[in-house]
Amino acid sequence: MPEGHTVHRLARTFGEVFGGATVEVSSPQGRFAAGAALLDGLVLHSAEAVGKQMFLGFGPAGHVPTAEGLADDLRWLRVHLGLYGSWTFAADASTQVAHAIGAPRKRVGERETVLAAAVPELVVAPATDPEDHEPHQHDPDEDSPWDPPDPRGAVRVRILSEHAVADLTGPTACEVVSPDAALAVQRRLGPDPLRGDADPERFVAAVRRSRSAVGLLLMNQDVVAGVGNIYRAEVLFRAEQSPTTPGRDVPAEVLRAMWDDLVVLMADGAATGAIVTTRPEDRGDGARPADETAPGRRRVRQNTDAEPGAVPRDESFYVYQRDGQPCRVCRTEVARAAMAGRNLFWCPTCQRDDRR
DNA sequence: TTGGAATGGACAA
DNA sequence: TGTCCCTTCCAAT
Repeated sequence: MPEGHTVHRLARTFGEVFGGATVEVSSPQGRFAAGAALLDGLVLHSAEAVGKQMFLGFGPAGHVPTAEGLADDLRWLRVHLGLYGSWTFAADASTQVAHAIGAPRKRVGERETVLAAAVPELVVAPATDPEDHEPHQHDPDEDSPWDPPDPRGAVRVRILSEHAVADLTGPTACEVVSPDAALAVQRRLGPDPLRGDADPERFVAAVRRSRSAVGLLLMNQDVVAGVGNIYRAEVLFRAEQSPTTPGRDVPAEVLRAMWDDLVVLMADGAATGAIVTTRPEDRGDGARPADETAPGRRRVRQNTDAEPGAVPRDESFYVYQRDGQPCRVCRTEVARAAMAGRNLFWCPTCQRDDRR
């Protein structure tokens, strides 16, 4: 899934590519026809990410929103990608935009590729699926309007400007909401590590007053917004915390450190488009020497070259989907178990529950 | 061709 | 806790 970092990246992309532009909004699939009609012909004034939800603010041309954030004089499109939602972009030669952002697809390792119609050699991954990209031939000398590609699959919403198009498939939520409703959603959510206005103490307090397992609380969007199954597993490993420890038994200073870690990890994910939580010295096949396994390892920026795919996926995580493989730090087999219907991964040694 | 699984969540009991 | 929904992709038939 698109965890919070993906949604922030999307909001940024929408602001850059469609901000200030008059757009045609339609629903090729038909299920969102009524909502699309409410937005068609308006200007995209704002794109906000709150946890895993994205809000696109529309209004008339020339309008200046009264406030930062979810301004009360815009009409908002609320989108939650859920487990498989995805946005696919295409643009003319004047606009550079990531090809697709959203649910990961196994075979297409690099979902985010530059799709510039005038530079077809930049279009990546034809080897796996030549039908997937089909760049439109476009002669830069010719002054004809750009011709957007046909929608692929069940496209719930299409947003089309003069220079770019964005297609939404498979969202869990997609609706036009009032400013009040948008703000109500934001108020219900816990603090979002990727938002500058977030209050970490709300997170600490919410965990500390609960008897639920900390591994459950991290997935609860009312406790912390934007964390999903990967960040949950990885941040617990990096904090050397057992997922089953009741929230009230996790020391506040440990929770503050976990928050700070989430801020670093998720900002890195938002910048590069890929989740990488392994420290460079823990990558590769081998374990590192035993004397380096002490707690208190320094925190470093993860994706040092800031390039999506710079770290191969099989070296990106400590425990997520590594069950049965040796822990990168202590060589214990990584464990897996279902927790509230989702797979949980952890190292039984590094994340031992010391209370018993 | 079919059927799990996938980085999610709403709702019922 | 379980069930359902949204869509895509790939491994297993």
